[in-house]
Amino acid sequence: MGKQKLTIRDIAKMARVSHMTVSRALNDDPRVREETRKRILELVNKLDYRPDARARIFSSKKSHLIGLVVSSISNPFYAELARGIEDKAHEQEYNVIFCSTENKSERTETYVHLMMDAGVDGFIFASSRLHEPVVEKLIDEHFPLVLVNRKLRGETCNYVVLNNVQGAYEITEHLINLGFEKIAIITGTSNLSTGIDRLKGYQLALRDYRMEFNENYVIQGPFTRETGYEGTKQLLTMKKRPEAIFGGNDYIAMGVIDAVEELGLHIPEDIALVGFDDNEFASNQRIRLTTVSQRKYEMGNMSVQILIDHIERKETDYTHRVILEPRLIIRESCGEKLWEKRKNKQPPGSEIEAFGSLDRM
Amino acid sequence: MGKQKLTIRDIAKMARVSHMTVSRALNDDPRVREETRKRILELVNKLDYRPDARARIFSSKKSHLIGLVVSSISNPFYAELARGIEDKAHEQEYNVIFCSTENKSERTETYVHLMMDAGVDGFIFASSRLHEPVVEKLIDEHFPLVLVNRKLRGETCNYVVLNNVQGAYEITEHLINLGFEKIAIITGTSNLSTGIDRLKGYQLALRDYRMEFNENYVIQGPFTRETGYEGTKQLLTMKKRPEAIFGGNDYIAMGVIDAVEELGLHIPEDIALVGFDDNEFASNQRIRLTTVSQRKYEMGNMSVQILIDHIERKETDYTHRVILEPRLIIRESCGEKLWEKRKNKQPPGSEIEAFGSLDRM
DNA sequence: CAGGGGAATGTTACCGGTAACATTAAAATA
DNA sequence: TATTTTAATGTTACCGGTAACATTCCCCTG
Repeated sequence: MGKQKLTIRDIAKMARVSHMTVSRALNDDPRVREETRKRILELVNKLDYRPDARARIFSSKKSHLIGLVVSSISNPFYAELARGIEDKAHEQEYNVIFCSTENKSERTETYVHLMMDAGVDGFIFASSRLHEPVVEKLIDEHFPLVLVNRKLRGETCNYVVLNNVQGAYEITEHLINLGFEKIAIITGTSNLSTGIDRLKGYQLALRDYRMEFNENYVIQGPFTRETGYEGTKQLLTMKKRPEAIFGGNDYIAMGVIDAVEELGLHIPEDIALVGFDDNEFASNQRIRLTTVSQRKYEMGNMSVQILIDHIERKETDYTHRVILEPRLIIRESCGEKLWEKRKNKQPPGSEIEAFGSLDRM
Repeated sequence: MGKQKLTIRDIAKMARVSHMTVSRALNDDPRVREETRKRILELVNKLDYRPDARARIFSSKKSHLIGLVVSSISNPFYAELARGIEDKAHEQEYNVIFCSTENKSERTETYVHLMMDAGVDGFIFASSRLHEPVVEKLIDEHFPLVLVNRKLRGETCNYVVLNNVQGAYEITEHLINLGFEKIAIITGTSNLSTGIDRLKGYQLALRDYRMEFNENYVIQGPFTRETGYEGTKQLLTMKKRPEAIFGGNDYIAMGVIDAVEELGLHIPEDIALVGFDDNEFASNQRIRLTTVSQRKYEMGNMSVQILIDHIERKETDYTHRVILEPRLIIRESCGEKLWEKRKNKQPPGSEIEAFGSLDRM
């Protein structure tokens, strides 16, 4: 059939102008006369001409493509982040290529190359490994990129992270303000900065409020439901049983619920509970969990914005650092309704050392 | 700096050959002498030359880019599907561009255009609307594409779907084989083909096993935890209380658990439960749910394979239809351990009308 | 009315690869 | 040895846009 794809020169011929005039008309160049433009656009519409994207990319040296590298797209954290990235990107006529590395370094390398081949204008990395040669190489070449929720050791780079110390501090403070004195924490392993930072925030809050820090009230393990379950069983068999539990993330908090219910106790009447992350199920459970929002969607938004700025301004340095402040999501798992305004302590002064161990992320 | 990006002609000059020889060497053309190739590749390595992706895409007319359109990336179903798609695509050196439409038609249109501009070689649509003008237009133009888990009314097109009727049939059969006679179903609204099909499978199984169909045992509502919760409360207050509940998806099954526990009953001792989907949390709960796998990851795999075939063979017709058979995931929520081999009925004949209402997907 | 200036449009080159055809040199054959 | 064949490499054009510079034409001004 006559499916011989139309080019800008075909249109030009039919409109009896040069191909440049057509190009200009299509790009809203103010130099073309209104009448000419109209004539051209009519033809373009009638023939349903669409400029060849590949040619355009090639000559303009811009793909409007962003590469997103996450460690696992099935992890709801990254899914939500991806949504934030994608929405913001599309808003500005950028497209997102993505891949998930499943935390394998060689996959990261393959994918980065694939994406370079696809011609991405920049990268967003939200995978979690510390030392990543490919990424470091990109940084050396000043290729536009942004790190989300992580930081490479020693490298200066654009990044967007959540202040985990602050978040843990505030949620602990929330418990303190409700009048709880025996507060336990069950949190993630000590080789993840998130775990470390949340524990740190918890400790700082206790310190600032001059509360006793009881080592037996700290339980660590992987960030899983199991950990919450086992940890809670352990805590609840202590003679000096805690009144409140801070689950290092919402999965752990789920495990806490399991154990508490199994022991025939109730949340929040018998024991208060907070989580961290604000996962979808945190609001969706019978027990509506008080937790800290990781603001994943916004992190996505911001990282894209930074990246696009970087790309379009052709900046050569990485100067954008965003530390998002956490946001408490107060629901009912601490008996907020029961205890409201029971006490409302003020911290006796002291500044928190927020965002302390960032460079271990 | 001398950061003047290297071209193939620069390499050529330094290797004292023509740029075509370099191009050939890089593309494993057997015509270049081994010695020459080595000399060129050494230079390429030393100078870290990478061919300009955009130029290559432009001249070869292939982007190796696949556009994936889902309705919501935060939905774990699509996340898992995306993973399947992505893995398979990368395996064959293809990249995936994605976007989620949040079920808005105008977004679909925008995104499809954006992706066309990015130069995708083909599309995978996993969004759920029935009538989508942009998609229909692509089909008219015989543009390579595959539909996943849906089918456009009246259009012939490549697709990959799960046999929901069969899945529901089998899981109902599972309950029947365990000896349950009063089996209720709580499932999704009747305007979703998945809901319809699962109900149909349930009915067919009852019919084939000559079991009574009790209308009061059918509860419909949105595919949410709420529906499961409310439905169960309703069911369990009936005088002729069901012994088993079939939750139309795992979210509904979660709600069933909530209600059952609230009433002080236990699963599976007092009531058996099955779900559908095999969501992550289905295995992760205290109550390990017996359910039906939607084989999301495999659906992703297959759809990519079909698409790439379509692209590379330059087929002009849509002839690939894949109907995946469901897979039962037997855990313990029906007391499988307790009841094993209690009875093991055989259906008294009759063929199931599998995959009945596909064209309403 | 010559010449300057700006608006509208045209010409040409170029981006960095690949494809098609051309050329050279060495090996095989007559 | 002349001639054909073939392997290895080279030349040129082209893909379909955009950028830079050139040209026309008309109007305005001194």
